[in-house]
Amino acid sequence: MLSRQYIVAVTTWGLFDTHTIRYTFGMTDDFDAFDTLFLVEVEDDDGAGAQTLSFSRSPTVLLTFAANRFTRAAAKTYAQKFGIGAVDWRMLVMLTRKPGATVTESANTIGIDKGAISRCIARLEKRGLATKGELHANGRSRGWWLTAEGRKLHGEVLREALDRQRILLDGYSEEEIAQFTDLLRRFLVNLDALTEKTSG
Amino acid sequence: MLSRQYIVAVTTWGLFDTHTIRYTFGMTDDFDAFDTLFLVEVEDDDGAGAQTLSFSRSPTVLLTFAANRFTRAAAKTYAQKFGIGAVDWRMLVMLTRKPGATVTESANTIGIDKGAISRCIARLEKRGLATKGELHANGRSRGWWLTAEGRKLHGEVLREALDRQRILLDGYSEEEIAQFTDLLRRFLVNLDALTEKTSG
DNA sequence: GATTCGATGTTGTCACGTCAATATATTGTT
DNA sequence: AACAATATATTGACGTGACAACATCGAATC
Repeated sequence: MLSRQYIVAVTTWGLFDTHTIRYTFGMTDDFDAFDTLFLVEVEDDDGAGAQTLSFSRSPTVLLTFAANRFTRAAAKTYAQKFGIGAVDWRMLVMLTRKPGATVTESANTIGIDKGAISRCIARLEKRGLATKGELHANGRSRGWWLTAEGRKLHGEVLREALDRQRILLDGYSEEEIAQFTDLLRRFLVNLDALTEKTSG
Repeated sequence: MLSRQYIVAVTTWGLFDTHTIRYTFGMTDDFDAFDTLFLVEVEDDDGAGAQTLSFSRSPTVLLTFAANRFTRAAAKTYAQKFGIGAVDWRMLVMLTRKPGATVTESANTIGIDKGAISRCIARLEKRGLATKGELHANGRSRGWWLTAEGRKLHGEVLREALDRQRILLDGYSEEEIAQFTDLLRRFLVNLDALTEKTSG
């Protein structure tokens, strides 16, 4: 049966609290079996029952929670140790991966707004970490490259990033890491489908 | 061998582009075998080689990317359809799960700043979605409850959230979903260890 | 009983990402 | 040749979360 998969861990940060929560493996409302996997039944004060998202069993909830905490902690560390933000770091990786990338290319790849990239690259240039190339034939876009100093900083932050990732993946087998990336990649593909459906 | 796990998908949004990228399964720098799993070797313009984070193989990169896109898309939809933000929605879930929760409780559970929660709950009250209870014995904290209208909105958004999640988990078996949540939960536990180590 | 301390919530400030508007140059159209 | 359409980057306005400072109240200490 499925229920054994859903042992609830009680940790220090409260997401997995079990007070007043009973899990519903039977049907109470008109949710179907699939949706029921992610619901909890809660007992209202006046005895009325209600169903809502389970934090600990919904991948989307866990995903956003994990990513937020990870980004926040990383941003803090990078700011303290290297004086750069989370986007700056991703941009260093971007320009290492694709020297000569443009603003739009970077925005699409990193997945944040081109306005933010524009400001980010201006910061990097001001700090002497990146330099611009000649204008392209289209007269508007241009490539960007890391300077020697930019490459040096990239190397330093990379060490830190790998150290952090090593801690975060502690206890994961290589196979589990491969599963993790596979699951996340498929999630991203599905996200594409979702946004197309919504915006189209 | 591992390499078969790391087939690179080429999608529309460019994260998995393979131009100028060759994967390094051998050692070139002084990174150890574990770190090498997450690195790509890129060819610089002047022929010099450099290593950097692989977007498509690093769980942390994929995680933040997926979560950012998910949150953004969800926030947009919720704002358009229901006039609430992403945090408002989480707060609706919170107050359904734990009627009478306080600001600090909610902040810890949802994982965002108590200041943001304070403003969020003020918004909800102003819109008639939540009401406050009496002050607790400590004279500062108080519980918060959803109004009938708040519960109604919660139900509507829940349908939408489940619909979206169904699309996002399309193609996942039940076992894979359980694996996904398990991997994410362990990631969160490791995050606890990391932040304790850093801030302590 | 006065003072200190801890817990909780609120508010101000800052950083940053999103969206929309704008600027500018190229390409295509008539 | 003039004009419209397109692509790209920049800039301003806005919303929101993080962090810190502050306010407030009960409890503990002396």
